[in-house]
Amino acid sequence: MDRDPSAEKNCAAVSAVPPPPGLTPGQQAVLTALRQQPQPLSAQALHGVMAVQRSIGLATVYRALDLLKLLGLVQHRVTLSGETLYSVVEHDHHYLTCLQCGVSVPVETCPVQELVAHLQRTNSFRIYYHTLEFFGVCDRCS
Amino acid sequence: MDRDPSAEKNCAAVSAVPPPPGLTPGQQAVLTALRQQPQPLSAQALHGVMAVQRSIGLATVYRALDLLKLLGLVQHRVTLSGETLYSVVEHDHHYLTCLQCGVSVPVETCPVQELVAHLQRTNSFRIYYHTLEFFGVCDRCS
DNA sequence: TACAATATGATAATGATTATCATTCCTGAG
DNA sequence: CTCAGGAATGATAATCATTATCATATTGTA
Ligand SMILES: [Zn+2]
Ligand SMILES: [Zn+2]
Ligand SMILES: [Zn+2]
Ligand SMILES: [Zn+2]
Repeated sequence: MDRDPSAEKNCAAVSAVPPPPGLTPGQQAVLTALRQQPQPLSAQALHGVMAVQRSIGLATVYRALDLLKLLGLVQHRVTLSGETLYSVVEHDHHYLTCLQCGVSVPVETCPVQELVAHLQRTNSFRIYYHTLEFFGVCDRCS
Repeated sequence: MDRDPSAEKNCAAVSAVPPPPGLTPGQQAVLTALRQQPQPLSAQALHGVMAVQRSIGLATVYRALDLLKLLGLVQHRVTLSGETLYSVVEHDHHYLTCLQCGVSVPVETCPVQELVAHLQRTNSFRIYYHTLEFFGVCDRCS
């Protein structure tokens, strides 16, 4: 996919929320499929659910997810078992995870929005998303 | 065969801030080595720095780090490249990471302490540590 | 001392992710 | 319209941090 060099920075990459830029059909399909998932899921799991309706290579799914991250459309988090889970950036949920049994429970609140705005200014970073995870030992495991 | 009394079981004497339980010499060595590191580092890197003074197996380092996490003495975070970095829980630093070049800059503030206290009560979880990471694209990469 | 339980270390196995590379698709010039 | 260059794709091999194995060493206890 080659884009007009002069217009390179005008696409949706600038803001995290707006409509998708010039994505290929495969990349578009990955984004669409991810939007339909209620929970974050791994690249392989996503590849699994996509394969039902549309043939797509696993490597392409990985590559599309990487690109979508760079565009600020997709976020990731890593489980205790080392799997990377993906979700759309609109999904701002955080988790409390047991180090022993691995169970994860969602956390409702997110106290970092202000901090994001502050960092945005002081660091000349374009911030797309954040992860906030709590680790400990659950009731049953302690 | 009597052993040196000063080399008693449980090296509990070395402790300072948190009351360490009965750790084996190997586990204690891992904790001590980790405390001397100014930055979070991988299990393999820690194994490397430890090997200089004390022979220890890589598997033992991994196992000790896992145990120390369960004891609430050590925390972890995962880099973009998939490496797991370890540090003592007292090290409550967070990072802003570029999705393109991978550069990480530290963030000073941490706005989650109150939330931790609240979650502690409402979830019957014993919370040991948390990770807070921001992802985006740095100045030079955008 | 003898026994059971746990820790250790060397190494093989695992598995998610990446790299490779040949093929296909797209686009813009001529 | 046709062609060439560049990007995207897919199948597969390679990578590499982490785990599992398993034999040995250590520890605690009676
Ligand atoms: Zn648990
Ligand atoms: Zn949040
Ligand atoms: Zn960068
Ligand atoms: Zn913090």
